[in-house]
Amino acid sequence: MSQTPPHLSTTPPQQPAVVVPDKPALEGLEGKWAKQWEADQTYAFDRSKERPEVYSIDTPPPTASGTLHFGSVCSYTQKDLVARYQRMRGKEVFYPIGWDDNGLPTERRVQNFFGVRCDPTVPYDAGFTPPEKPDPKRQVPIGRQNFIELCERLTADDEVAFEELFRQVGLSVDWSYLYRTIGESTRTTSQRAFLRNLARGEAYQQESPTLWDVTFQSAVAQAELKAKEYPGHYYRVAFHGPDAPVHIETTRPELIPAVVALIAHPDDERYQPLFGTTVTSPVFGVEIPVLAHPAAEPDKGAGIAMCCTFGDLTDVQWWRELQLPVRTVIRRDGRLQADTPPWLAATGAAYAELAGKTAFSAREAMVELLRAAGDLDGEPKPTMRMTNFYENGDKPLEIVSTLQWYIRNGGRDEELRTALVERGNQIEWTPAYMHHRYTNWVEGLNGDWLISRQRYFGVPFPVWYPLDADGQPQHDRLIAAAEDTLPIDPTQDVPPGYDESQRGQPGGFVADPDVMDTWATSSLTPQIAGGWERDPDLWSRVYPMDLCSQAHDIIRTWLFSRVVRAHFEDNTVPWSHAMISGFVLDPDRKKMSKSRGSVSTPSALLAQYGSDAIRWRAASLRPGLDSAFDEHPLKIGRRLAMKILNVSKFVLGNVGATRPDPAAVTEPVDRALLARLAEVVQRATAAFDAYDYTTALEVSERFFWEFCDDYVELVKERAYDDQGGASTQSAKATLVLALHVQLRLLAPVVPFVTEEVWSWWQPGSIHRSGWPDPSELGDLGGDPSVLDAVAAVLVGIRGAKSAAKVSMRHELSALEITGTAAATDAVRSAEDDLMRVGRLTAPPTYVVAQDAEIVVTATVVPEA
RNA sequence: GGGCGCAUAGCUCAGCUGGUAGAGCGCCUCCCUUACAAGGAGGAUGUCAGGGGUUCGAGUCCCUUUGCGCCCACCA
Repeated sequence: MSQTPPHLSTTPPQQPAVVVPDKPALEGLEGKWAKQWEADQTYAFDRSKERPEVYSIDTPPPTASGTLHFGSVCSYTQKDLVARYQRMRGKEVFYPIGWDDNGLPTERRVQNFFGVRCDPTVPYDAGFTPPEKPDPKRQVPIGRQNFIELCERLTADDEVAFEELFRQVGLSVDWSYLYRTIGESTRTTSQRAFLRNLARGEAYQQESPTLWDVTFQSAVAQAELKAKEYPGHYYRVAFHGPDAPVHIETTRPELIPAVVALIAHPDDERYQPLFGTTVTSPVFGVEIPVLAHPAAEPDKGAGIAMCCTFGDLTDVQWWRELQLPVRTVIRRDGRLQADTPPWLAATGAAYAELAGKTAFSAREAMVELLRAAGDLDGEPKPTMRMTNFYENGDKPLEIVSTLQWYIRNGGRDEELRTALVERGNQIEWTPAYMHHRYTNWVEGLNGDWLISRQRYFGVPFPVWYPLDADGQPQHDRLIAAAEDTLPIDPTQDVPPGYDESQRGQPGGFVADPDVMDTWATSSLTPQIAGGWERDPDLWSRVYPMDLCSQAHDIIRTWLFSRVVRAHFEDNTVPWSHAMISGFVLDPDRKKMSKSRGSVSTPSALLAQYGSDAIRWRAASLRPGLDSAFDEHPLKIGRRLAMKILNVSKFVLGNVGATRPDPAAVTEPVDRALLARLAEVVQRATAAFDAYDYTTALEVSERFFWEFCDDYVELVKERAYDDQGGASTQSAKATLVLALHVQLRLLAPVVPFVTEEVWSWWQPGSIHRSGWPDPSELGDLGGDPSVLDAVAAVLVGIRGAKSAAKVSMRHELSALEITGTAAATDAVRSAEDDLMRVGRLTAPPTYVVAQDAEIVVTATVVPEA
């Protein structure tokens, strides 16, 4: 409110000719303006601006292989509202976007789309073409490089479609900063950040029990877990003690060959006599200890548990804390080992019945073995148990001991955890309560962040391992790539001091075979988009960023992981503000799923209602709150867009050559309108500043409808009047000034229709014009309550005609207005307008009363 | 079990630091007014989930009960 906006400079710009189309329409505006904005580089980031002048936004890179549903469109639109507002406020907005194209979702889509699967042992086939008719049951094994090429090909196609959709929605991103998470610059950033973490000891490699998805044959991270109910049975099984059998209950009898101990609570008197003794396992006859540990729960199952390596995370805890041996029977593909394990060699011949079977089949076989041995006590009892799944997987996770890369995240370190909780406190959250989710998650971490995946389409770890004389990799002597050689692919590139012929040879080297999880890369989106270490000049102008905006489901993943990375790399939070959007749910309030049909296909809705209507809907959804999908509001949004078009046509068609000059506004009711509008500008600005775009829209839109329904109706005749003189000029100036301001108030929400109207009479883009300031409306001392009084009379006149069931053009022979002195004076000041709009044949009469309420009594001229 | 959110008109929701309930939709009635018929005007509609407390006064603050939803934990 301090600076004079450019359009109010002391020498007003010449009014350009006003060109109002005869039949303005919403159809085609998206294509027209998307093209024009691209041609004009309307949203291009001016990188000559310094950090304080810049507003930078970190946007979630959508998974290009995925489906963008209506909720995503709303969420992206909500960021765009803020971007457009800040841009109009005079900030230079840095608003890049990228595609998340690596990772499991892409690989899975490629597998299904082309009917292939990656087998790294298959050599590269330069002339490979995927099968004509993909058969999901018989996926063709192809080499790693062929597989990656197919990933590249499919994501490139998907990304074209995404970009088109985002342009159609009107996201004001600067497309020249587009990045891909598999792109070269991203790989460099990702590998560089990893090497920095490694050098500082924040990244480390460790062999340990890991949650493992047997379908994708990859480790998964805690943040990607989804606990689901899974049907199973309790089996009561007898272990053989020296005197009597010890019964345990298990849902996973197939793990009995992997049992390493029986464990009960130290205070459990039933089992205290057994602590320190041994029992032998049923069927296999392996001798195992009975031990005490407080994590055992006396009232769960039989109160004594069998600890296997590994059935669940409690097993891992016991294994670690009681220093038990590792007896692995489940392989990475989810099947039991083919060979009889050494600890079963003497007495475990029955293992042959289980060898090579899936966990499910092995369970059935094991139950038969137990039954035959008489060690199954009673019949299995059906149960639903909670089991961890990979969030996109459909088989329960196993736990296998593997060598993996981790980044410290406080899961094993109280001090770091506290520091990361504190980072959350440094972020301003919208809505505020989303902060709890962050804190809750960080405080509940139980391990470091597992970033390696045993997959193919991703950023490789930039490290190799020397091979010893036996050809075994020496993981403790890893060779890290030099930063200036990045990006590298260790399976293609050779470490310094070696040549390609030594790959895989004793005394030579071998590549780290894994790729980073996609979150390990997307945790660096501020660095990737902002030019960290690649473009220090850009970096200095945009980082730390202002806004992170995303849905609440990825607070624990994307949001948290970026905080971790920025904490380590830059000792800061990556952005000052986090705006968290809700979900758009199915009409029955269930989470939207692709299988539920196409009720909410964004492109169909965009085509039917227009982008502005969809954006209007998005702008009416408050941050953080979920909403059920409803098509009806889209019609309302469209109606607003139509109204803007029509009222603008009306105003500009008649008064368009009038300058938006407050000095010409002389009539009290006109001044009242501008005073009310100044209040609206103030409130909308305050709301937007607080990231409350719904309130900003609400106050602006409410005023807009009152402007259309009451004010325009009231003054249209005066504005038309060729002989009107100063009062006509006052109406014209008010109309044009109010439109000029209102279009800009609504521009962030409905950018297409406001730009269209702007183009009829103003130079340049409305989206680069200034956000309205109350000072533009002149400080004319207008009294907004005049408007209320006049509107009340207008409603009274209409009500009388409506009650009399006559047309609004029907004449009134008498009108009595009762109200306070101030109210009647206000009405008197607009008497001419009211007489014309109400078709009064005689001036109204006034009754001054104490009651604040205005009462209108109208006499309708009887029908002839 | 831990954390968080929600409960206001038939529906979707707004009600900020307490002052006696609002909007849009839907519904009913009317109007083809020269910006707008995918329009316009007018109208009806609520024990603000239950209970208790603070206060002159509570939808709003405190306690509590109930119901719904989300996040996390729960795998013997």
